[in-house]
Amino acid sequence: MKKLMMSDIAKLAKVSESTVSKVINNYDDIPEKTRVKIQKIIKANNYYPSRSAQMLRKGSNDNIAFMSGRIASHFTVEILSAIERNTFGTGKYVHNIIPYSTNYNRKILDEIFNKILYGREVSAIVALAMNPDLGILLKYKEAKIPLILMENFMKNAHSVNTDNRKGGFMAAEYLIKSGRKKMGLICGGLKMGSKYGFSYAAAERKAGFDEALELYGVKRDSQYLELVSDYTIAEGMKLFEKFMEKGVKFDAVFCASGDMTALGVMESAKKHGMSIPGDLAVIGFDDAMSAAYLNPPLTTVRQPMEKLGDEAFNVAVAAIEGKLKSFRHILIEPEFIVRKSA
Amino acid sequence: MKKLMMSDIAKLAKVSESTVSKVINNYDDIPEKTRVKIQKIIKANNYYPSRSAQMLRKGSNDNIAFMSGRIASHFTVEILSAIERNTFGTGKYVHNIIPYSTNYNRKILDEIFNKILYGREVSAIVALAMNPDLGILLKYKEAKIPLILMENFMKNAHSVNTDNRKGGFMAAEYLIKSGRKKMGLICGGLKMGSKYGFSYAAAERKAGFDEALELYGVKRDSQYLELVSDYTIAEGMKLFEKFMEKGVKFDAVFCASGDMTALGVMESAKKHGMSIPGDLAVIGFDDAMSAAYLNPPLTTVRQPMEKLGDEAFNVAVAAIEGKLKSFRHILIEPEFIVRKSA
DNA sequence: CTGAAAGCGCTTACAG
DNA sequence: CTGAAAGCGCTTACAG
Repeated sequence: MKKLMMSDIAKLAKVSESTVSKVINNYDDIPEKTRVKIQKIIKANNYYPSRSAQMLRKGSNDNIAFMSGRIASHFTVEILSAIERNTFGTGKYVHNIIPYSTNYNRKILDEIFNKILYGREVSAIVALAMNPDLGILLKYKEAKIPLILMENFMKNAHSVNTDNRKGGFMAAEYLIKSGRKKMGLICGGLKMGSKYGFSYAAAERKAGFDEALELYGVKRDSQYLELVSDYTIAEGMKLFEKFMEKGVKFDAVFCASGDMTALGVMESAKKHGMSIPGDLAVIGFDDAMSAAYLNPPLTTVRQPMEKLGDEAFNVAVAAIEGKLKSFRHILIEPEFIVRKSA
Repeated sequence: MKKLMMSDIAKLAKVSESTVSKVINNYDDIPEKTRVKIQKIIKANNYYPSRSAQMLRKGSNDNIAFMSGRIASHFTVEILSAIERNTFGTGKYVHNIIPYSTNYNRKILDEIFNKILYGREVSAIVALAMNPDLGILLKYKEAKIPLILMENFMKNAHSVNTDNRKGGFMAAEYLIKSGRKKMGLICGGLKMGSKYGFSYAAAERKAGFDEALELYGVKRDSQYLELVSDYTIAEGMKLFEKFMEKGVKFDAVFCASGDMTALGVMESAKKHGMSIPGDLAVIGFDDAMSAAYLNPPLTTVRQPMEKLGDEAFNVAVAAIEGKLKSFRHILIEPEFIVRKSA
């Protein structure tokens, strides 16, 4: 089976390659009759133009890079599939989504950013919870490759986020209003270059949380904060143990680091004979698929994943099409979901 | 910022483009000194060869297509990340993984298979729970584009599967040995073209399940089977309601359709005042991340996702490299995980 | 409305 | 060991 080429189609249709190309690219100076004839021949022979030839010649492409630390995270998947949903929505799935994962490795992150920037294989890049340095941002700006940050905010790039600060505020306010007095907070890294790295989302959630405590005059224990190095169940268990070791007696823990860590905290607390929410209220973040079915069902701050994905896609496409004059920063309202754990 | 080209590197290094190209492609007739010099210049100038030009000229590429009904499924993600893990493992992340999703639409499936086959943008394709017809398989064989089926088996393609039959057998055997008498079975579609479609995995799991019942002389109720049209919690709830409406009193249900449906069954049963596993034993399939933390923790047949992903990747790479004389069919042992729900 | 020609940025025989 | 030349399969001014 030899691959069919445009020249074959041209021969079959008794026209030039130029004309075939114009049909494929929807030029409007081809008469209906010719167009239909050529389209039929293309269809009948299963001809698909070589994308590499097109890309090379046009100097452009329809690829969107999706970059994250690990493809398998709950969040990643939701976003990926939202982008995908929109790709179907546009009628044709013209946009190839190429997932890149950094394996949480700074060197790989830099390498990928460079590869995409200088390799020019992609016309936009959506980066989840990535902290590129300002130099990279400026280079992307100069190269006119739109960069859409998620779970991060920088002035010189687009961004799409849940209103994390508000989410943190909601959690604290709810705990305060339900009479909790002594609260623990578990969240992602707060400082660039530290062992835990820096998560914009974590910083915002903590800020909102602290803000509420201050507003309502609730004192923070000096030991109230633990940082995760990982967003897993095991990490939640480990950090709760740490609280126990330190001897602090909390009556509530807000896991700004997500539902998985909240689940870990609950499991660990139960092992210590604590009842939830009786002895300890636990609030998560995200509203992961299983959150409603845990024991007890998890009270959490819901991130509207579909909306986040939709917006990321929309911003990417608008930016590719040159419709964005300045950087867009989109903030999506979180939703507080009360279940049984708090 | 103009994109750097090979000719620029050649000029800087005072050699020809041929030589630069040979360095990039690891030809062994370039003396160490020249090679190092050129590599330095490439690095220093952030030069990345145009992949579209390479692909066009070489007539080959490093892309692996990953096709599934929906990117966001638990299974999909595990496989994707396993492939990704392996990509990192190979030292260089040379393989681009391009996810395609069919949206569970037959027309899109055919379109994507054709696009990949005739468009030649991909050097192997991993297809999850897809039922291409024989014609497509033969065309892929002829075109020498390796096709690796997962959750499916066909003689004329490679395949990587959990031993689903054994999984079904294990579940039934466990239920029988723990004294259950009347068992329900929930699984995916068993017939091509039917409302529920055909799932090879479902058929195998059912076969193994039935086999065990027969072996131990346990009678099947005429109403024991329900098919899912969806692998969700809601679907599990719906089907359990159906069992209730039909008035069949089971003391066990095996959800061959996965842990999510099992969760739905448990929730629904609890609403009817049944205790689990007292009144009803429930067994799932997959061992999803949250399975261990449900209420009660779910007894399930674990699919070793990492192994499945690893094998899929290995087969794809071996096939691309022409190392496979015949079609490989890999079967991975499932693992029966006893928790509290059965 | 249609076609001939140039060229996108590489790789690969081939000659030396 | 190195370079000149051809060509991968398209698209796009341009001429007619």
